Amino acid sequence: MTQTLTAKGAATRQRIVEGAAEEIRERGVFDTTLDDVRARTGTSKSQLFHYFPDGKEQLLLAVAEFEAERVLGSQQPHLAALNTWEAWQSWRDTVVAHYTEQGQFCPLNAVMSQVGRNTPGAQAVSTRLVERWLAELAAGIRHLQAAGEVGASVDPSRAASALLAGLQGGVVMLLSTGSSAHLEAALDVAIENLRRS
Amino acid sequence: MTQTLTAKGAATRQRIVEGAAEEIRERGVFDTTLDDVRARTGTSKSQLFHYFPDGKEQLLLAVAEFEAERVLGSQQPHLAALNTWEAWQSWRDTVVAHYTEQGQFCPLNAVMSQVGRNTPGAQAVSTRLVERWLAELAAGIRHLQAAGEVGASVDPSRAASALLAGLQGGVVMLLSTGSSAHLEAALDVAIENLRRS
DNA sequence: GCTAAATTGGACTGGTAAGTCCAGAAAGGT
DNA sequence: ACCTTTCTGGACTTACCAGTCCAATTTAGC
Repeated sequence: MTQTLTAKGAATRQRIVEGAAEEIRERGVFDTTLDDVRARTGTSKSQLFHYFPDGKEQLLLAVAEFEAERVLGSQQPHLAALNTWEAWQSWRDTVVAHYTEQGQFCPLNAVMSQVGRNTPGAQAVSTRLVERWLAELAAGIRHLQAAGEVGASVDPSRAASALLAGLQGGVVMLLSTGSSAHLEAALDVAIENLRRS
Repeated sequence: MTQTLTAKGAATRQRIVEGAAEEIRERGVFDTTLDDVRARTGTSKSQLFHYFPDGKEQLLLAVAEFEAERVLGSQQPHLAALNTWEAWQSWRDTVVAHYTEQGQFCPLNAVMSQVGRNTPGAQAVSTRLVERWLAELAAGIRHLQAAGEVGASVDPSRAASALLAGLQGGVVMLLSTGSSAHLEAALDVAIENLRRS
Protein backbone atom coordinates (compact mmCIF):
# COMPACT_ATOMS: atom_id res chain seq x y z
CA MET A 1 0.00 0.00 0.00
CA THR A 2 1.69 3.19 1.11
CA GLN A 3 4.77 3.30 3.25
CA THR A 4 4.63 7.02 3.74
CA LEU A 5 1.99 7.63 6.35
CA THR A 6 2.22 10.45 8.80
CA ALA A 7 0.85 9.92 12.28
CA LYS A 8 -1.94 12.21 11.25
CA GLY A 9 -2.47 10.26 8.07
CA ALA A 10 -2.64 6.97 9.89
CA ALA A 11 -5.17 8.42 12.30
CA THR A 12 -7.33 9.64 9.46
CA ARG A 13 -7.17 6.30 7.74
CA GLN A 14 -8.17 4.57 10.92
CA ARG A 15 -11.01 7.00 11.45
CA ILE A 16 -12.29 6.25 7.97
CA VAL A 17 -12.23 2.49 8.50
CA GLU A 18 -13.95 2.68 11.85
CA GLY A 19 -16.53 5.15 10.63
CA ALA A 20 -17.27 3.01 7.62
CA ALA A 21 -17.61 -0.03 9.86
CA GLU A 22 -20.07 1.77 12.11
CA GLU A 23 -22.07 3.07 9.22
CA ILE A 24 -22.27 -0.40 7.75
CA ARG A 25 -23.28 -1.89 11.05
CA GLU A 26 -26.13 0.59 11.32
CA ARG A 27 -27.37 0.85 7.77
CA GLY A 28 -26.01 -2.22 6.02
CA VAL A 29 -23.42 -2.36 3.28
CA PHE A 30 -25.81 -1.84 0.48
CA ASP A 31 -27.10 1.44 1.81
CA THR A 32 -23.73 2.80 2.80
CA THR A 33 -22.22 5.15 0.26
CA LEU A 34 -18.83 6.73 0.23
CA ASP A 35 -20.59 9.99 0.85
CA ASP A 36 -22.10 8.64 4.05
CA VAL A 37 -18.68 7.59 5.22
CA ARG A 38 -17.28 10.95 4.22
CA ALA A 39 -19.94 12.80 6.17
CA ARG A 40 -19.66 10.61 9.24
CA THR A 41 -15.90 10.75 9.44
CA GLY A 42 -15.60 14.41 8.57
CA THR A 43 -13.39 13.75 5.60
CA SER A 44 -13.46 14.58 1.94
CA LYS A 45 -13.73 12.51 -1.18
CA SER A 46 -10.08 13.03 -1.95
CA GLN A 47 -9.07 11.65 1.42
CA LEU A 48 -11.06 8.50 0.85
CA PHE A 49 -9.28 7.93 -2.41
CA HIS A 50 -5.98 9.08 -1.04
CA TYR A 51 -5.98 6.32 1.55
CA PHE A 52 -7.85 3.78 -0.53
CA PRO A 53 -6.73 4.35 -4.12
CA ASP A 54 -8.65 1.33 -5.34
CA GLY A 55 -11.84 2.83 -4.06
CA LYS A 56 -14.75 1.31 -2.30
CA GLU A 57 -13.66 -2.28 -2.66
CA GLN A 58 -10.39 -1.61 -0.95
CA LEU A 59 -12.13 0.23 1.84
CA LEU A 60 -14.60 -2.62 2.31
CA LEU A 61 -11.76 -5.05 2.53
CA ALA A 62 -10.14 -2.96 5.22
CA VAL A 63 -13.47 -2.89 7.04
CA ALA A 64 -13.68 -6.66 6.74
CA GLU A 65 -10.29 -7.03 8.38
CA PHE A 66 -11.33 -4.67 11.10
CA GLU A 67 -14.52 -6.60 11.71
CA ALA A 68 -12.72 -9.92 11.72
CA GLU A 69 -10.54 -8.63 14.51
CA ARG A 70 -13.64 -7.43 16.31
CA VAL A 71 -15.30 -10.82 16.09
CA LEU A 72 -12.40 -12.52 17.78
CA GLY A 73 -12.02 -9.70 20.27
CA SER A 74 -15.61 -9.96 21.38
CA GLN A 75 -15.00 -13.52 22.53
CA GLN A 76 -12.08 -12.71 24.73
CA PRO A 77 -10.89 -13.44 27.29
CA HIS A 78 -12.83 -16.71 27.26
CA LEU A 79 -11.80 -17.91 23.84
CA ALA A 80 -8.12 -17.83 24.70
CA ALA A 81 -8.52 -19.94 27.82
CA LEU A 82 -10.96 -22.75 27.21
CA ASN A 83 -9.42 -24.88 29.91
CA THR A 84 -12.42 -25.88 31.93
CA TRP A 85 -16.04 -26.68 31.24
CA GLU A 86 -16.91 -23.49 33.06
CA ALA A 87 -14.75 -21.53 30.65
CA TRP A 88 -16.52 -23.18 27.73
CA GLN A 89 -19.83 -22.22 29.21
CA SER A 90 -18.78 -18.61 29.68
CA TRP A 91 -17.55 -18.51 26.12
CA ARG A 92 -20.83 -19.92 24.89
CA ASP A 93 -22.77 -17.31 26.84
CA THR A 94 -20.58 -14.53 25.53
CA VAL A 95 -21.08 -15.63 21.94
CA VAL A 96 -24.83 -15.90 22.30
CA ALA A 97 -25.04 -12.52 24.01
CA HIS A 98 -22.85 -10.84 21.45
CA TYR A 99 -24.81 -12.00 18.46
CA THR A 100 -28.15 -11.48 20.13
CA GLU A 101 -27.31 -7.87 20.89
CA GLN A 102 -25.83 -7.26 17.52
CA GLY A 103 -29.23 -8.00 16.12
CA GLN A 104 -29.96 -7.69 12.49
CA PHE A 105 -26.54 -7.39 10.94
CA CYS A 106 -23.51 -9.58 10.83
CA PRO A 107 -21.16 -6.91 9.55
CA LEU A 108 -18.54 -9.32 8.38
CA ASN A 109 -20.91 -11.50 6.44
CA ALA A 110 -22.52 -8.41 5.01
CA VAL A 111 -19.27 -6.91 3.85
CA MET A 112 -18.15 -10.18 2.41
CA SER A 113 -21.22 -10.69 0.32
CA GLN A 114 -20.71 -7.29 -1.19
CA VAL A 115 -17.02 -7.50 -1.86
CA GLY A 116 -17.52 -10.74 -3.67
CA ARG A 117 -16.49 -13.67 -1.62
CA ASN A 118 -14.30 -15.13 -4.27
CA THR A 119 -11.93 -12.24 -4.74
CA PRO A 120 -8.55 -13.32 -3.45
CA GLY A 121 -8.37 -10.57 -0.85
CA ALA A 122 -11.74 -11.40 0.65
CA GLN A 123 -11.02 -15.11 0.80
CA ALA A 124 -7.73 -14.40 2.49
CA VAL A 125 -9.44 -12.40 5.22
CA SER A 126 -12.04 -15.12 5.78
CA THR A 127 -9.54 -17.90 5.71
CA ARG A 128 -7.27 -16.22 8.20
CA LEU A 129 -10.17 -15.53 10.56
CA VAL A 130 -11.39 -19.11 10.35
CA GLU A 131 -7.94 -20.48 10.94
CA ARG A 132 -7.32 -18.40 14.00
CA TRP A 133 -10.75 -19.17 15.38
CA LEU A 134 -10.34 -22.89 14.77
CA ALA A 135 -6.91 -22.87 16.32
CA GLU A 136 -8.22 -21.44 19.57
CA LEU A 137 -11.11 -23.87 19.74
CA ALA A 138 -8.90 -26.84 18.93
CA ALA A 139 -6.44 -25.75 21.57
CA GLY A 140 -9.23 -25.71 24.12
CA ILE A 141 -10.32 -29.19 23.12
CA ARG A 142 -6.78 -30.50 23.31
CA HIS A 143 -6.41 -29.00 26.72
CA LEU A 144 -9.45 -30.85 28.01
CA GLN A 145 -8.25 -33.95 26.28
CA ALA A 146 -4.93 -33.74 28.10
CA ALA A 147 -6.88 -33.38 31.33
CA GLY A 148 -8.85 -36.49 30.49
CA GLU A 149 -12.11 -34.59 30.20
CA VAL A 150 -12.54 -35.35 26.54
CA GLY A 151 -12.12 -38.76 24.96
CA ALA A 152 -8.87 -39.49 23.17
CA SER A 153 -10.74 -40.63 20.09
CA VAL A 154 -11.90 -37.10 19.36
CA ASP A 155 -10.01 -35.35 16.58
CA PRO A 156 -9.65 -31.83 17.98
CA SER A 157 -9.42 -30.03 14.69
CA ARG A 158 -12.35 -31.86 13.19
CA ALA A 159 -14.43 -31.25 16.30
CA ALA A 160 -13.45 -27.59 16.20
CA SER A 161 -14.57 -27.36 12.58
CA ALA A 162 -17.92 -28.87 13.41
CA LEU A 163 -18.34 -26.60 16.39
CA LEU A 164 -17.43 -23.46 14.48
CA ALA A 165 -19.72 -24.46 11.63
CA GLY A 166 -22.55 -24.85 14.11
CA LEU A 167 -21.82 -21.46 15.55
CA GLN A 168 -21.74 -19.78 12.17
CA GLY A 169 -24.87 -21.49 11.00
CA GLY A 170 -26.58 -20.61 14.24
CA VAL A 171 -25.72 -16.99 13.62
CA VAL A 172 -27.03 -17.16 10.07
CA MET A 173 -30.26 -18.59 11.37
CA LEU A 174 -30.45 -15.94 14.05
CA LEU A 175 -30.03 -13.26 11.43
CA SER A 176 -32.52 -14.66 9.03
CA THR A 177 -35.24 -15.88 11.36
CA GLY A 178 -34.71 -13.68 14.39
CA SER A 179 -34.52 -16.60 16.80
CA SER A 180 -31.41 -17.46 18.78
CA ALA A 181 -32.70 -20.92 19.63
CA HIS A 182 -30.74 -22.60 16.87
CA LEU A 183 -27.48 -20.94 17.80
CA GLU A 184 -27.93 -22.01 21.40
CA ALA A 185 -28.86 -25.53 20.38
CA ALA A 186 -25.82 -25.80 18.14
CA LEU A 187 -23.41 -24.69 20.83
CA ASP A 188 -25.01 -26.67 23.62
CA VAL A 189 -25.29 -29.88 21.66
CA ALA A 190 -21.70 -29.60 20.48
CA ILE A 191 -20.41 -29.05 23.99
CA GLU A 192 -22.55 -31.84 25.39
CA ASN A 193 -21.23 -34.23 22.82
CA LEU A 194 -17.70 -33.25 23.64
CA ARG A 195 -18.45 -33.89 27.25
CA ARG A 196 -19.95 -37.30 26.59
CA SER A 197 -17.03 -38.49 24.53
CA MET B 1 -50.68 -9.51 -5.24
CA THR B 2 -52.72 -9.74 -8.42
CA GLN B 3 -55.72 -11.98 -8.83
CA THR B 4 -56.07 -11.37 -12.53
CA LEU B 5 -53.36 -13.35 -14.25
CA THR B 6 -53.83 -14.91 -17.65
CA ALA B 7 -52.09 -18.19 -18.37
CA LYS B 8 -49.76 -16.25 -20.58
CA GLY B 9 -49.20 -13.70 -17.87
CA ALA B 10 -48.40 -16.35 -15.30
CA ALA B 11 -45.92 -17.93 -17.68
CA THR B 12 -44.18 -14.62 -18.24
CA ARG B 13 -43.99 -13.95 -14.55
CA GLN B 14 -42.50 -17.36 -13.99
CA ARG B 15 -40.01 -16.83 -16.78
CA ILE B 16 -38.90 -13.59 -15.16
CA VAL B 17 -38.38 -15.18 -11.77
CA GLU B 18 -36.43 -18.11 -13.14
CA GLY B 19 -34.35 -15.92 -15.40
CA ALA B 20 -33.55 -13.58 -12.56
CA ALA B 21 -32.59 -16.54 -10.39
CA GLU B 22 -30.24 -17.88 -13.05
CA GLU B 23 -28.69 -14.52 -13.65
CA ILE B 24 -28.12 -14.08 -9.94
CA ARG B 25 -26.64 -17.53 -9.62
CA GLU B 26 -24.16 -16.74 -12.38
CA ARG B 27 -23.25 -13.15 -11.70
CA GLY B 28 -24.30 -12.53 -8.11
CA VAL B 29 -27.07 -10.29 -6.85
CA PHE B 30 -25.03 -7.17 -6.78
CA ASP B 31 -24.10 -7.34 -10.43
CA THR B 32 -27.53 -8.32 -11.64
CA THR B 33 -29.56 -5.40 -12.93
CA LEU B 34 -33.14 -5.32 -14.03
CA ASP B 35 -31.85 -4.74 -17.51
CA ASP B 36 -29.88 -8.00 -17.38
CA VAL B 37 -33.01 -9.81 -16.35
CA ARG B 38 -34.97 -8.08 -19.06
CA ALA B 39 -32.45 -9.09 -21.71
CA ARG B 40 -32.17 -12.67 -20.53
CA THR B 41 -35.87 -13.28 -20.29
CA GLY B 42 -36.79 -11.43 -23.45
CA THR B 43 -39.11 -9.07 -21.68
CA SER B 44 -39.45 -5.34 -21.36
CA LYS B 45 -39.13 -2.93 -18.50
CA SER B 46 -42.87 -2.49 -18.36
CA GLN B 47 -43.39 -6.21 -17.94
CA LEU B 48 -41.03 -6.32 -15.02
CA PHE B 49 -42.95 -3.60 -13.29
CA HIS B 50 -46.27 -4.98 -14.38
CA TYR B 51 -45.64 -8.23 -12.55
CA PHE B 52 -43.59 -6.73 -9.75
CA PRO B 53 -45.06 -3.29 -9.10
CA ASP B 54 -42.82 -2.75 -6.10
CA GLY B 55 -39.79 -3.17 -8.28
CA LYS B 56 -36.57 -4.93 -7.67
CA GLU B 57 -37.15 -5.75 -4.04
CA GLN B 58 -40.34 -7.58 -4.82
CA LEU B 59 -38.66 -9.50 -7.60
CA LEU B 60 -35.79 -10.46 -5.32
CA LEU B 61 -38.23 -11.72 -2.77
CA ALA B 62 -39.91 -13.88 -5.38
CA VAL B 63 -36.49 -15.18 -6.36
CA ALA B 64 -35.78 -15.95 -2.72
CA GLU B 65 -38.92 -18.03 -2.49
CA PHE B 66 -38.01 -19.81 -5.66
CA GLU B 67 -34.53 -20.56 -4.39
CA ALA B 68 -35.83 -21.74 -1.04
CA GLU B 69 -37.89 -24.29 -2.89
CA ARG B 70 -34.86 -25.25 -4.89
CA VAL B 71 -32.75 -25.81 -1.81
CA LEU B 72 -35.22 -28.30 -0.41
CA GLY B 73 -35.74 -29.88 -3.79
CA SER B 74 -32.05 -30.51 -4.28
CA GLN B 75 -32.03 -32.72 -1.19
CA GLN B 76 -34.80 -34.97 -2.32
CA PRO B 77 -35.62 -37.75 -2.31
CA HIS B 78 -33.24 -38.43 0.58
CA LEU B 79 -34.43 -35.68 2.89
CA ALA B 80 -37.98 -36.97 2.93
CA ALA B 81 -36.99 -40.49 3.92
CA LEU B 82 -34.25 -40.38 6.53
CA ASN B 83 -35.20 -43.79 7.87
CA THR B 84 -31.89 -45.58 7.89
CA TRP B 85 -28.29 -44.64 8.49
CA GLU B 86 -27.68 -45.31 4.82
CA ALA B 87 -30.33 -42.75 3.92
CA TRP B 88 -28.65 -40.25 6.19
CA GLN B 89 -25.37 -40.92 4.49
CA SER B 90 -26.88 -40.44 1.03
CA TRP B 91 -28.44 -37.22 2.16
CA ARG B 92 -25.14 -36.04 3.56
CA ASP B 93 -23.40 -36.83 0.29
CA THR B 94 -26.07 -35.07 -1.72
CA VAL B 95 -25.79 -31.95 0.37
CA VAL B 96 -22.01 -31.83 0.12
CA ALA B 97 -22.11 -32.44 -3.62
CA HIS B 98 -24.77 -29.84 -4.18
CA TYR B 99 -22.97 -27.08 -2.39
CA THR B 100 -19.58 -28.04 -3.73
CA GLU B 101 -20.82 -27.84 -7.30
CA GLN B 102 -22.68 -24.67 -6.70
CA GLY B 103 -19.36 -23.16 -5.89
CA GLN B 104 -19.02 -19.53 -5.15
CA PHE B 105 -22.60 -18.47 -4.67
CA CYS B 106 -25.30 -19.39 -2.27
CA PRO B 107 -28.12 -17.76 -4.14
CA LEU B 108 -30.46 -17.66 -1.22
CA ASN B 109 -27.99 -16.17 1.18
CA ALA B 110 -26.96 -13.70 -1.48
CA VAL B 111 -30.47 -12.58 -2.20
CA MET B 112 -31.24 -12.30 1.46
CA SER B 113 -28.32 -10.10 2.25
CA GLN B 114 -29.45 -7.74 -0.47
CA VAL B 115 -33.13 -7.63 0.35
CA GLY B 116 -32.35 -6.80 3.90
CA ARG B 117 -32.78 -9.74 6.15
CA ASN B 118 -34.99 -7.94 8.58
CA THR B 119 -37.77 -6.92 6.24
CA PRO B 120 -40.84 -8.87 7.23
CA GLY B 121 -41.16 -10.54 3.85
CA ALA B 122 -37.62 -11.81 3.84
CA GLN B 123 -37.82 -13.12 7.36
CA ALA B 124 -41.01 -14.95 6.52
CA VAL B 125 -39.33 -16.72 3.63
CA SER B 126 -36.36 -17.72 5.75
CA THR B 127 -38.46 -18.80 8.66
CA ARG B 128 -40.67 -20.97 6.54
CA LEU B 129 -37.69 -22.61 4.88
CA VAL B 130 -36.00 -23.29 8.19
CA GLU B 131 -39.17 -24.71 9.68
CA ARG B 132 -39.77 -27.10 6.83
CA TRP B 133 -36.16 -28.16 6.79
CA LEU B 134 -36.08 -28.74 10.53
CA ALA B 135 -39.32 -30.67 10.39
CA GLU B 136 -37.90 -33.15 7.90
CA LEU B 137 -34.69 -33.62 9.85
CA ALA B 138 -36.53 -34.01 13.14
CA ALA B 139 -38.86 -36.55 11.54
CA GLY B 140 -35.85 -38.57 10.43
CA ILE B 141 -34.39 -38.49 13.92
CA ARG B 142 -37.69 -39.53 15.47
CA HIS B 143 -37.91 -42.37 13.05
CA LEU B 144 -34.52 -43.70 14.09
CA GLN B 145 -35.44 -43.16 17.69
CA ALA B 146 -38.55 -45.28 17.26
CA ALA B 147 -36.37 -47.96 15.73
CA GLY B 148 -34.08 -47.80 18.73
CA GLU B 149 -31.16 -46.53 16.68
CA VAL B 150 -31.00 -43.21 18.50
CA GLY B 151 -31.11 -42.76 22.24
CA ALA B 152 -34.38 -41.73 23.82
CA SER B 153 -32.69 -38.89 25.66
CA VAL B 154 -32.12 -37.02 22.43
CA ASP B 155 -34.49 -34.14 21.80
CA PRO B 156 -35.20 -34.48 18.09
CA SER B 157 -36.01 -30.88 17.39
CA ARG B 158 -33.02 -29.60 19.30
CA ALA B 159 -30.74 -32.07 17.56
CA ALA B 160 -32.22 -31.05 14.23
CA SER B 161 -31.52 -27.40 15.01
CA ALA B 162 -27.93 -28.17 15.84
CA LEU B 163 -27.53 -30.26 12.72
CA LEU B 164 -29.04 -27.68 10.45
CA ALA B 165 -26.94 -24.96 12.04
CA GLY B 166 -23.84 -27.03 11.34
CA LEU B 167 -24.90 -27.49 7.77
CA GLN B 168 -25.55 -23.82 7.23
CA GLY B 169 -22.34 -22.78 8.88
CA GLY B 170 -20.44 -25.35 6.87
CA VAL B 171 -21.86 -23.81 3.73
CA VAL B 172 -20.92 -20.33 4.84
CA MET B 173 -17.39 -21.53 5.48
CA LEU B 174 -17.30 -23.27 2.13
CA LEU B 175 -18.33 -20.07 0.44
CA SER B 176 -15.92 -17.87 2.25
CA THR B 177 -12.86 -20.06 2.43
CA GLY B 178 -13.36 -22.35 -0.53
CA SER B 179 -12.92 -25.51 1.51
CA SER B 180 -15.66 -28.05 2.02
CA ALA B 181 -13.82 -29.69 4.91
CA HIS B 182 -15.82 -27.82 7.54
CA LEU B 183 -19.15 -28.69 6.01
CA GLU B 184 -18.20 -32.34 5.88
CA ALA B 185 -16.91 -32.27 9.43
CA ALA B 186 -20.09 -30.65 10.68
CA LEU B 187 -22.35 -33.21 9.04
CA ASP B 188 -20.21 -36.20 9.90
CA VAL B 189 -19.69 -35.24 13.51
CA ALA B 190 -23.38 -34.54 13.97
CA ILE B 191 -24.39 -37.89 12.51
CA GLU B 192 -21.74 -39.72 14.50
CA ASN B 193 -22.97 -38.18 17.70
CA LEU B 194 -26.50 -39.15 16.88
CA ARG B 195 -25.29 -42.66 16.29
CA ARG B 196 -23.40 -42.81 19.55
CA SER B 197 -26.31 -41.61 21.60
C1' DG C 1 12.88 29.18 6.86
C1' DC C 2 12.60 26.33 2.82
C1' DT C 3 11.36 22.71 -0.02
C1' DA C 4 9.16 18.51 -1.05
C1' DA C 5 5.92 15.34 0.22
C1' DA C 6 1.75 14.29 2.46
C1' DT C 7 -2.81 15.81 3.37
C1' DT C 8 -7.19 18.05 2.56
C1' DG C 9 -11.50 20.45 0.30
C1' DG C 10 -14.93 20.14 -2.70
C1' DA C 11 -16.66 20.96 -7.33
C1' DC C 12 -17.32 18.27 -11.37
C1' DT C 13 -17.92 14.25 -14.52
C1' DG C 14 -19.73 10.16 -16.44
C1' DG C 15 -22.01 6.26 -16.33
C1' DT C 16 -25.51 3.46 -14.66
C1' DA C 17 -29.59 1.63 -13.22
C1' DA C 18 -34.26 1.96 -11.07
C1' DG C 19 -38.46 3.42 -12.08
C1' DT C 20 -42.17 6.08 -15.21
C1' DC C 21 -45.11 6.71 -19.09
C1' DC C 22 -47.84 6.15 -22.91
C1' DA C 23 -49.17 4.05 -26.88
C1' DG C 24 -50.15 -0.20 -29.12
C1' DA C 25 -51.04 -5.38 -29.46
C1' DA C 26 -53.27 -9.38 -27.84
C1' DA C 27 -56.74 -11.86 -25.05
C1' DG C 28 -61.08 -12.60 -22.86
C1' DG C 29 -65.71 -12.24 -22.10
C1' DT C 30 -70.54 -11.50 -23.60
C1' DA D 1 -68.17 -7.99 -33.43
C1' DC D 2 -67.21 -5.02 -29.53
C1' DC D 3 -65.41 -3.45 -25.54
C1' DT D 4 -62.65 -4.08 -21.48
C1' DT D 5 -58.76 -5.78 -19.36
C1' DT D 6 -54.38 -7.65 -19.53
C1' DC D 7 -50.07 -7.62 -21.62
C1' DT D 8 -46.05 -5.71 -24.09
C1' DG D 9 -42.36 -2.41 -26.24
C1' DG D 10 -39.13 0.75 -25.47
C1' DA D 11 -37.96 5.60 -25.04
C1' DC D 12 -37.38 8.78 -21.34
C1' DT D 13 -36.65 10.73 -16.76
C1' DT D 14 -34.42 11.12 -12.48
C1' DA D 15 -31.35 10.33 -9.08
C1' DC D 16 -27.57 8.87 -7.31
C1' DC D 17 -22.96 7.59 -6.54
C1' DA D 18 -18.12 6.04 -7.58
C1' DG D 19 -14.38 8.03 -9.08
C1' DT D 20 -11.47 12.32 -11.04
C1' DC D 21 -9.11 16.60 -10.75
C1' DC D 22 -6.76 20.44 -9.23
C1' DA D 23 -5.80 23.81 -6.18
C1' DA D 24 -4.91 24.92 -1.33
C1' DT D 25 -2.88 23.77 3.06
C1' DT D 26 -0.40 21.45 6.37
C1' DT D 27 3.51 18.71 7.99
C1' DA D 28 8.27 16.75 8.05
C1' DG D 29 13.04 16.88 7.37
C1' DC D 30 17.04 19.55 6.94
